[in-house]
Amino acid sequence: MSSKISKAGRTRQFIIETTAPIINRKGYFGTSLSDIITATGLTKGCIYGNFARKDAIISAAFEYNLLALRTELSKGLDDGLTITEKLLAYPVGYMRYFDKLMENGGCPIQNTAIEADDTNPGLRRLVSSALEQWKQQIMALVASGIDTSEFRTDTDPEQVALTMIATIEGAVMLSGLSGKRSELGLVMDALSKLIRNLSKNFNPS
Amino acid sequence: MSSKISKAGRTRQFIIETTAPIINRKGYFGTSLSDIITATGLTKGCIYGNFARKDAIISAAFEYNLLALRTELSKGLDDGLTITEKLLAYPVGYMRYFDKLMENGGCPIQNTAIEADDTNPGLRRLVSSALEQWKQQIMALVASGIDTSEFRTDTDPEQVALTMIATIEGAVMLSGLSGKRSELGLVMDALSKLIRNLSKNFNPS
DNA sequence: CTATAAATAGACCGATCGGTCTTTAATGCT
DNA sequence: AGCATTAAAGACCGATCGGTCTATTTATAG
Repeated sequence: MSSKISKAGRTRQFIIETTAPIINRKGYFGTSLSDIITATGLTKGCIYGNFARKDAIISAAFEYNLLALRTELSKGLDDGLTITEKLLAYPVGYMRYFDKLMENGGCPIQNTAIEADDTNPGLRRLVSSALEQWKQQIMALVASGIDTSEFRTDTDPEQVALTMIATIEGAVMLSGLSGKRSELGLVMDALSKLIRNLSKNFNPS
Repeated sequence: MSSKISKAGRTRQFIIETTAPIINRKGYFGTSLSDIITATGLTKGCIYGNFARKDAIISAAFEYNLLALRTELSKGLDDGLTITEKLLAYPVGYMRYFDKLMENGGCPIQNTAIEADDTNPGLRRLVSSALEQWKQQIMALVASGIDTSEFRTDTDPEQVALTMIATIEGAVMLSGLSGKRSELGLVMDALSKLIRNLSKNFNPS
């Protein structure tokens, strides 16, 4: 046995990796079987030998894109000493990953959230769960920042988490549409300021 | 002549109004001709008698949804006496319009921005233009706020405009997916605070 | 090397896609 | 009322959709 992974397993992975950017770009309805066939150079029989339905390919591609995004973002998370620095890893990470993201059709979270919300319950659950986990992750960070007195006690972890995610996703959308990286930069700067203002030694109005 | 608008004009409008929520919900690829036929109760011949291509219906529906959104948001804009109050009309307006927006499949700007950016150049131009106009509108408000010394002179109009739009659109996405109106509320509160902090009598860190 | 199982190829299916065209019905003008 | 025009109906078109099934090839175990 030359490999631990079966031939089918490798083909399956090949299909996912090859089609993930296409599916992210063209969407669920926009990507046809023939798109997948053309991109992979495989045949219909082979595709359906590895995936039961088109849905399964789409879901797998989303999870692949999501994993890539998470992997990239988690890079900066551990570097920060303070909670403030850890939170800053998100805007910084999105700035760093932006070009790659655009090459592959944008942020998979928002692409999927917006297309699947009214049409594909399974995919909707996947992206809902991803966003919820992200939210909880930020909330935990903020809560610990309050505990260690790095942040003011009147800080609302949920509000901070949602505002961060909303701002990032909104900015990626704007910047993706206009093609101007600078727009993402401006908004991420504003967000970074907001994060730094969570510190105790800051007195609002 | 019983009406200034021809029969065809009224039918055309009927098609747009009837299909606009569906198109906003299911998207460009997701909405088929038969969806449109079923929703309107009309026939294919009638549809194509009033629109040259499917694209034309989609574009018209987007512009219809966009007009409705703008009309709703412009309500609060004139009420504000200060620039701060005028800017606050955006988060307030989105809160007020949120339920209606969700009934009709979400915010047409983000729905269209995300689906059309890689697939439909014509639609992409429409939504790009809409976002650019919104941005310019906010920038003009902020600039005048700086002129009248309501805002600090180091305020960046473009940064404020982009951050506001990004935050609002991101929050609508999150809230639309989770179905929790409260999430939009939390983020809009944070945004309102940010807007109020543009005033001169505020000294950061 | 051979037998068996797994993976791929591709013809084929009915349904539906967006779009056209001719016929029929409704409307508007005098 | 009657005629000209415009709008709507729906049969029809080729292409493509997602999906199935069988034949063939390829990989693997003994």
